[in-house]
Amino acid sequence: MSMAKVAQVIVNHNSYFTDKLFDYRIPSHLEEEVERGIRVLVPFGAGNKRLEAYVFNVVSSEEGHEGFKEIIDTIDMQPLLSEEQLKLVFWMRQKYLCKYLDAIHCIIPAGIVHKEKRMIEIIEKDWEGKVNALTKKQMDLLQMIDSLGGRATLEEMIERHGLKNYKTPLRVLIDGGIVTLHNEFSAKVGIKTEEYIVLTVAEEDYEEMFNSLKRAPKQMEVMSFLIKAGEYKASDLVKKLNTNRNSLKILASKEYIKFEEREVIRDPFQKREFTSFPKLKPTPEQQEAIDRIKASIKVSSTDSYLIHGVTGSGKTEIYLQMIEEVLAKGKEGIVLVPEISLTPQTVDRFAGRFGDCITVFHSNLSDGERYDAWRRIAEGRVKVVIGARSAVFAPFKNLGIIIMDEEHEGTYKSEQAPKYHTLEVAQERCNMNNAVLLLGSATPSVESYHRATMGELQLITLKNRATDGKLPRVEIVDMKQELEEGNKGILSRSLLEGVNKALKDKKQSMLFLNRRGYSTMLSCNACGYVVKCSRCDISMTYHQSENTLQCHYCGAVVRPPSTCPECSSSTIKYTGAGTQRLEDIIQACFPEARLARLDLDTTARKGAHEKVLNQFKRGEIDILIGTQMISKGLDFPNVTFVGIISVDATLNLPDFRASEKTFQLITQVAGRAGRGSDPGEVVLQTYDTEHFSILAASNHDYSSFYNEESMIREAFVYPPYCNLISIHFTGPNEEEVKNTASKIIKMMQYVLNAKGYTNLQETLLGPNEAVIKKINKRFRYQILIKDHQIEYRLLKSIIKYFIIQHREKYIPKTVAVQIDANPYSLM
DNA sequence: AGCACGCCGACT
DNA sequence: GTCGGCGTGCTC
Repeated sequence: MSMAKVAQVIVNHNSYFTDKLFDYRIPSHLEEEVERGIRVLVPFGAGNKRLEAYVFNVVSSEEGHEGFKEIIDTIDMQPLLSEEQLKLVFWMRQKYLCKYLDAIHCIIPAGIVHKEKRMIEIIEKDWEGKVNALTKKQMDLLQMIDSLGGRATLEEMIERHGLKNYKTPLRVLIDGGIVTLHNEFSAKVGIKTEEYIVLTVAEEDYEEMFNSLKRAPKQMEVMSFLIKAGEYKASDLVKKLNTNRNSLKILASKEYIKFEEREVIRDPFQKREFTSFPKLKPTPEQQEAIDRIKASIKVSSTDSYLIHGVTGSGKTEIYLQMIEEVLAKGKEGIVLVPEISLTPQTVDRFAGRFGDCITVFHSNLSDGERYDAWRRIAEGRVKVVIGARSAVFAPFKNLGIIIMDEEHEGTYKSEQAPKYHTLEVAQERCNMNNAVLLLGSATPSVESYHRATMGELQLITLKNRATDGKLPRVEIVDMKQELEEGNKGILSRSLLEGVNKALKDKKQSMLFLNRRGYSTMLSCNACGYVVKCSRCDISMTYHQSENTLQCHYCGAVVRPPSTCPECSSSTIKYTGAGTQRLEDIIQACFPEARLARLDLDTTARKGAHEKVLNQFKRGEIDILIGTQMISKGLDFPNVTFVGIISVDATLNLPDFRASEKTFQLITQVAGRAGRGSDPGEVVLQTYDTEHFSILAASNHDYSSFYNEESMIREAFVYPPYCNLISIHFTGPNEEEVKNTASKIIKMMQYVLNAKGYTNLQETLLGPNEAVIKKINKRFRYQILIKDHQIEYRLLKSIIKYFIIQHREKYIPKTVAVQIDANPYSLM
């Protein structure tokens, strides 16, 4: 028996079968270097493929380590994952039933991860002399390698040169000593560096130096320049003084100067100019909020606040002053926004106030940009991060506050594994760091508001707009009645009148329609046939500009049929309007008006979105038509009229959040009106004039919405009155998908019965067809689990047992399973 | 997930 | 003997 140091690591090999800690012996020469949080290189599997691994523990082992393999080398000098981040990995894995690696990949940006390549090299130079002994397959293989310079990666040969069926011939060649196969490792994204020249000669030696350089005018020139400049970028210096690298090298050899590699920061902010955004004098309401939260920051207490402030109440100014307070304490802050590209104004304000010490972080950054931003944060070179949900993982070491703007937004829930909710991660990080959590919304989520009523969040209410403006008046137009009175169009008379009045007053209007494209669908009048996507179970949307039908789920594009494919009748018609058609209609009604449209189709190009918003801001556009995109965070004082074409589609979604989403949508869109000195006017068209969400939103009455909705959630057992877990099964074979889901639910039933739970009708629901039954040729079935009567942790551990730990026994390979703890939507 | 390994059948 | 297909089992 001998003592040994053993590292417990997570290997970078993304599968459920390898999702556990592996033990590796630490060779004695690495004992000093291997510590928690660094990455190491380990041999893995039968082929001892070299893999990157994350060290989660270092332990002393008395026995049992004889069979362990040894760590090959270390990758990092310092821990890449801090103690907090290691804890967060465990927490996420537990909370979201995901793999260690899923959590790690959230925390460490893509691009920092190394990738291994398999390199084949010809070592028998005289292979052509052995041709007779080789088969055709082996010859082909050798020729391919030879044509690539005698050295090539297997990956390249497979991908670019169509290599296949190579295993047996390759093995023969290796065994025969003609080629070798080994693994090479290369960093995907390195740090970009630039070469600098730094002065090293001491001041008292200047005279001596200049004497020695009397006969070297070029070098003399360099030195006198550097004495003034101190240091300079090598390539620029060569250009500027019209010299060459050689004279620099000579100077370096004389130790008058030295070369230094400096890291280049690729900052996407660098190219943009920000006008400074001065501190505003808070209103009494704002001041009270500021004082309350400041008190928590002062004593570093883990307090959580929910600011419920009407649209335009100046939440951003509160955020800004809180960040200022945190910075003054020497701490760091994270500002989360739902979608960075949709909230340019918020970003500008933070950048305008805090300038250099702020950086943006979101998933649209290139690998290089993200890597740089991440390092700058980790090294403490920036103090504030503003970004979309991934920014919640910003690797600050001294976190003082996390601010979440528009806390209710669905984009805060990740749609890929791990399906984390940014709010839950933020709360966890604040708890670990004694940091303040600050949520803000004009329409808090039912969950958050419920937590506030339970005292888990401290509620701050802002009732007034900061600029003295009043909330807009909302007129509900009954579209049933409009039809009865002979108006068959999609626009009511009130709405047209509103636009007209704004135009006459030289004011601006915004029209909201939650559907892009031209028509919502193409259907047959004779037989009722609706054109659906052949890959997805969803009707296709007509796009007039390209005369195509498009599937908004898989992106499929087809030509619209001229006759019905079912009954050959030619009575095919387009029903329902999208933003494209709305644009046409409005232009026809107001030929003089300047229009712009903002939706996924018009903003596909980079920068297009900002361009339209800037034009609108400058008053070059009278009427802005758009989807969701125009509902958030925009502040244009000249907008007096907002028209909401319809919210009925959202209201009628088969989802427990439909009412909540509708309330939020109306409030947010309506909130764009009347933000300046002139009062705002909103027209809301609907067929469901009596719905409580619509009534409450039109009266700007959050609490009556909340009371009603919360009662319904309690009665039907939905969050916040239970935890939900949804499990999605998808696969190309419908029967197989359905049967797998049934089998899993029966197994769960069996286990729960054995534990004494018999009444499971309210707990295990399904399997049901998903609301959209087929997407991209894959059928979708769903199981829903509520923890109403049964402990959440027990349910989770059962799910984990069947779907993760013993997956291969219960789930066929063609069926994919997705687990979502507390899903945002059930669709 | 990869990957090795082993077994089998087809072909030369 | 060589080649390719396919099922199985393992990863410290």
